[in-house]
Amino acid sequence: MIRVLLADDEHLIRGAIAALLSLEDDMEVVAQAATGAEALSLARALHPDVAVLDLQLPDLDGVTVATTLHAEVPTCRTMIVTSHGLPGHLKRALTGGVRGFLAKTVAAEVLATVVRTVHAGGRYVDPQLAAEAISAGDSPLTAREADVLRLAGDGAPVDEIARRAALSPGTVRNYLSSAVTKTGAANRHEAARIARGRGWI
Amino acid sequence: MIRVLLADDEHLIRGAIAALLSLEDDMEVVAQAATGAEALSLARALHPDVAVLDLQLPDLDGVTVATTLHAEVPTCRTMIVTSHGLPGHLKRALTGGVRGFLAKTVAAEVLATVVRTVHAGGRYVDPQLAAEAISAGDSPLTAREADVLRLAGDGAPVDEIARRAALSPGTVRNYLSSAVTKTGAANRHEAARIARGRGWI
DNA sequence: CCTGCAGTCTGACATTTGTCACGGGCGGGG
DNA sequence: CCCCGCCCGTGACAAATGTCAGACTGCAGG
Repeated sequence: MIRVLLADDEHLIRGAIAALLSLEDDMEVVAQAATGAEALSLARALHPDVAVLDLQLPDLDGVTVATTLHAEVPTCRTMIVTSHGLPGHLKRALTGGVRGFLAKTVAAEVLATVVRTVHAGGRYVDPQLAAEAISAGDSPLTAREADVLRLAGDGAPVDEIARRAALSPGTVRNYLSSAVTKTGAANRHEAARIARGRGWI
Repeated sequence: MIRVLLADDEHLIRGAIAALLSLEDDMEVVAQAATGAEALSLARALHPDVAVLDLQLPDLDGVTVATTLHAEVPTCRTMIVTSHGLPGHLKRALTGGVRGFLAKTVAAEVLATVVRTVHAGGRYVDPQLAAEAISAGDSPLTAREADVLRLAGDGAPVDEIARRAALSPGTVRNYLSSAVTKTGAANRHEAARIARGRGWI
């Protein structure tokens, strides 16, 4: 019997996936979490065999949870399920010890199969996401550029960003300009969109 | 037996919800669609009792599908399920004949209950979404302002917007300025985010 | 009729932004 | 050591953007 922990912030989805997995007779959902913190404490208490984590959770993101889990509860294999395929996260996930990574667009039957594969010590990465990750390549942004671009993401003016990053406005503009060039965008807002789409911020 | 049509672009979620509903012994999922067009043609062919539609579909959005369905297949009750509660869509949905509207954050058990309620001719709107819709109020944007703001949404420069809306750049700036004031934003990008969040564009 | 009002549109002006050139400090490899 | 890349800053210029006053339309009410 494979003991599964499920983490997803959307209650309905979580319940639906639990129902789906419960149809398989070699696995049972032993815990459900709505947040990253909750997932961690449940995993510590119950030592499930496999943790199925949504990429976006209200507090920590799925990859962070997986990395922590990998260190603290090594018997628990982790896998990530996501709506939006973000190549950057895939890479982070794999280096963090995640063994399965798939998009929510895959057929329902695949999920149970992957849970079994992961439980048996195998790995599975959605081929399409893998292809995107490879073609997208690594982030060309430096740490600072990524920081500033992240802050620019919600449309804040330069002064605001400068204050929040504790930088001079001129420096902020330089970083943004550099980020815009590297992403091939026309302005910082588009650059932020592109970088987000690639998982660079 | 309640015959249900399910539309959601994410295959895994669709399958999971189908599994969930199939656990109820008074309902069966007779069709699954990944796009709005597919949902429409399946509904025309099969005349399901209830259509459960995701708000965001690749082609048409869920509300549009529901409105069409309401006109063409009046025996089919419709309900919307959504990840992001957008007050504007709720209003559009209700005037379009949708009888159920709920967020994916609700508990799994609620879904089946609402399907039954809707099938019986009742209505159900997620209380939280309803509250948000009321507090958010109507869109203060004029038709033109909304158009322009929509075009500005993906970070296009003013000239681009002007060409696409067949307006002078000056006029575009004026509309944007007005929209920025009305949304209380600091610039058009933030205004676009706010308006999108409220379902105004 | 004409007054007021809301929506649409435009051009002129001030501010913000993107871009470029430049300089100094810090740390890791060749 | 010396070079290179990253970090942080300045100043100046050009382009994009935000803001304002105002003109024209159609429409509702006195």
